[in-house]
Amino acid sequence: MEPRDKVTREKVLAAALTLVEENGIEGLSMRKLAAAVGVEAMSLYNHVPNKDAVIDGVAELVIQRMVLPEPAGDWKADLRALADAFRSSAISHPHAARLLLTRQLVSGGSLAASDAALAALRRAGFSASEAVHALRAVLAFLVGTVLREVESTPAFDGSDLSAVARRRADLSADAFPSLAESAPFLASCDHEREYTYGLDLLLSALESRLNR
Amino acid sequence: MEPRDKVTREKVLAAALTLVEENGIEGLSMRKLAAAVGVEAMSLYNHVPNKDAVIDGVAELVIQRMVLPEPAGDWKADLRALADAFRSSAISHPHAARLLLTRQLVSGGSLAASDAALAALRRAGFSASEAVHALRAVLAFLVGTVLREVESTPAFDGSDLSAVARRRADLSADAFPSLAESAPFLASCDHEREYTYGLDLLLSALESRLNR
DNA sequence: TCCCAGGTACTTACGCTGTAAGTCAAGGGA
DNA sequence: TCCCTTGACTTACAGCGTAAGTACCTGGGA
Repeated sequence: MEPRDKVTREKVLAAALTLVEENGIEGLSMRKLAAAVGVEAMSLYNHVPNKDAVIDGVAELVIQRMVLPEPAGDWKADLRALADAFRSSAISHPHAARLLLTRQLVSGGSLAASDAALAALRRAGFSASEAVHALRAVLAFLVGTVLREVESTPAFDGSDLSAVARRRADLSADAFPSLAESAPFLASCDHEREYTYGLDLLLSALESRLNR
Repeated sequence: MEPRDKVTREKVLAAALTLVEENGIEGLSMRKLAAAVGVEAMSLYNHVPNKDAVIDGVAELVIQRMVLPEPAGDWKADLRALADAFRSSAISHPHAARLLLTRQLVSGGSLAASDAALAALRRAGFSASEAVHALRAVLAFLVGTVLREVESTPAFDGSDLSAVARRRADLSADAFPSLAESAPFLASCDHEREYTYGLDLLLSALESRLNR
């Protein structure tokens, strides 16, 4: 009855995910991962071809944990719900989300979400072709915003402050008047709000394109 | 007259950029970089604090090479020109662009571009506050699209083909009808066109928000 | 002229990385 | 019973970033 603690690919990936979330992507090494599953480094290679596969697996794990919302009929609300789901699952694993956003993976996990988004767009009345364009536009925005959001929480070392201070110094030398003018709004960033703003922009543009 | 070949921070960063473009980011090591400059690894530390600073420097180098377009009066055309300039300079250094897009850097190099974009938005009639939101939305989309574009050119190893084939297999099992329906349009991606489509979407939404 | 201070480059070394290669014990099918 | 697969182990190698110490060369003050 001791096969209970047998190493499996799933256990390796789960351990890798927690390791990444605790120590960042840099903190993931095959030796540390092996130690986390209670084994020597080289034993991992019985379950996983190499480190890159581990990283891909971690990224897929995050996607798979995304819970898809039930379609409600209103295509805009449905797209928004899908985007929300994507964003939430990314934000709940900020370090691993970097992987997901940075590498494009042809993972099976994201297929269901893409299908749901395309279904909503088709229901709205877009052609199969334009639905793809719309999906790609929304997805690009989504990746960009979420990336900014997860990157602006860099395990808070105090270096940010000096950087901001330096930026301010550059601004006060008003070679950049428009920048200086907007400085108070640039200084802080409410990610939730920026996300909503941009998504609204895209959805309303899609809607008016539909009525054209 | 032999100070001609003295090592400088600039030469180090320039060599790092070409190294990154030739071999990818993984191919950049302090030893190889030193060899490229004609020096031993540790000598680099006389000009650069550590490897991270080298990477930041490479990213800034790419931004600095971006040529800003002259403002022409039409705010939409101006924003489009700025976006084009950003995209072009990123695409011309695909590997280094990953760095630029992935890390958020408070570099001085991007200040001029941000200022120009904000100026165009202010000229259009946006408030200083909303101009920032608009800029962030466009920038998020820009980062997302360009990231997808530079990542889909992964020094062409043939593994892409098998991945696409696998995706097709998943599709034919029509658990995802909308996906299957759009499969022919998903199979290929004209990056230029997707970029234009999304940017048009955002700009038209901004315009109608302005007239509201 | 001499001398020396400072900066540049070099050498050595440490601990870490991913992984190729070979060994060995346990368990299940013939 | 034997054998053969499977998974874990050990050893080893080449490469990494960089801390620490050393040697040289060059320009300026005495």
